[in-house]
Amino acid sequence: MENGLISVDRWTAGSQVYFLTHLHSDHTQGLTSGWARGPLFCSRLTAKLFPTRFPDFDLTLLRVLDIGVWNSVPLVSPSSGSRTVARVMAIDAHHCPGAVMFLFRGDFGCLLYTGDFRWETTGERAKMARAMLVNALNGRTVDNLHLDNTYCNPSYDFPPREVAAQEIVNLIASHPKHDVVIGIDSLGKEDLLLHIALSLGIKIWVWPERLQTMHILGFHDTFTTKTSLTRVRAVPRYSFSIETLEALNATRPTIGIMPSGLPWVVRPVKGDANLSGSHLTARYKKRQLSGSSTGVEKLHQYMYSVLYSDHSCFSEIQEFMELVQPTIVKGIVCSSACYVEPLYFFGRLCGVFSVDSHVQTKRRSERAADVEINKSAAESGVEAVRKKMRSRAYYAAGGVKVSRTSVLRRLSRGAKIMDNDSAD
DNA sequence: GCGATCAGCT
DNA sequence: CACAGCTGATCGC
Repeated sequence: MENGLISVDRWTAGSQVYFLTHLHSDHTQGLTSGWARGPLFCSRLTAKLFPTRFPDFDLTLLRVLDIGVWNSVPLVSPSSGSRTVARVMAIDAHHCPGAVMFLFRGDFGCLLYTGDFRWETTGERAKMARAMLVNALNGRTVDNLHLDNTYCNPSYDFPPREVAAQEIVNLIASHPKHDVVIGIDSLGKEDLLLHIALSLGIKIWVWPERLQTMHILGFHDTFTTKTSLTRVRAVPRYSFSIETLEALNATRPTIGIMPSGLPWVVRPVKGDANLSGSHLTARYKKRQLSGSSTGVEKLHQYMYSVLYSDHSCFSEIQEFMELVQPTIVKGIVCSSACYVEPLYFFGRLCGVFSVDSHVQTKRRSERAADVEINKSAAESGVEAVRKKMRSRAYYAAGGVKVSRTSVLRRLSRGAKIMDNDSAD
């Protein structure tokens, strides 16, 4: 199969143009400061943040795409030499600063690559992104969808980030004498920290590199690297464990907060005979939907987990699927905890079932794609899917290639298996 | 010695 | 089992 002319979040040779959805490292694997394979399209904010990740990168290779505007990308077919033009629009993915999805139109039809995204139904930004996508689609549907399927399972249900953020504010306010540490990554969760700072009228400590990032993002007063100025500190998540929290409590009363779409549990450290040590492990746990239930869970004497996610929950993915009505869909996350081929749940919304995927066989580094824009290849891809769809075994499996054990595992976790499992 | 890749861990 | 990301070992240059 001919290499795609366009790569999204993929940095191997063979494409004429490259697109980056956002700067999280699992989307930049293979991208280095010395990279020079061709023009790299990204959002304005991602371009601004670029030097923080790739200090010596040749910035003249960057092509900024403004949000919500169609751009033309001229391409030359490597086989025939004929010229063609693809059009592309960047749309706010509401995932982390600079994150966008890319909507492509061309000979190959209409292709949407979501990157990582959060499709909330409330809030101004979410409504704007929705309106922008609806406007760009202009009544048409998406032929080919590459979907952030991180939480593509009905088991995953969490509130909008505004709600989760307020719960975190309440939690901090109910511990007025405590220091607070919050685990974050190198990009993302800024809105949460701003909400905390604004609501409580305080500054928030961050580590020096993170302060630089905050300044690039335009937050000049809220964050500080002076510990004496605040009791709330945002720390790198990897440096943050029950043990560090216990050590901190030897000096000052301190609580820890883990914002995440995955609930956490506390586990003893392997090989620790004394069982004194412990660490955090993400694990799916069925939550009670009682009225008193919130996204806040006390994991430990000092540690709280809060369901705050920069990825869409299941119902949001469902909303999104109903809007774009893709003909073909492929998950970009191939090894999440509960990987399910997206059409396992959404098959009835789509014209064709999913192209074959690598269920639970690929690592997360595979979250990227050559976008196949060769027309005949795209058509033969559709034909291949249709052919596969005609096979009895495929229908019998409900359109999903998963092992029996994996189905049982999902059942044992309480996931709802929809009743079109064997029918239709 | 340096970058790329991977194992291991959180 | 891990949202995303760190550290350290190893390998080829």
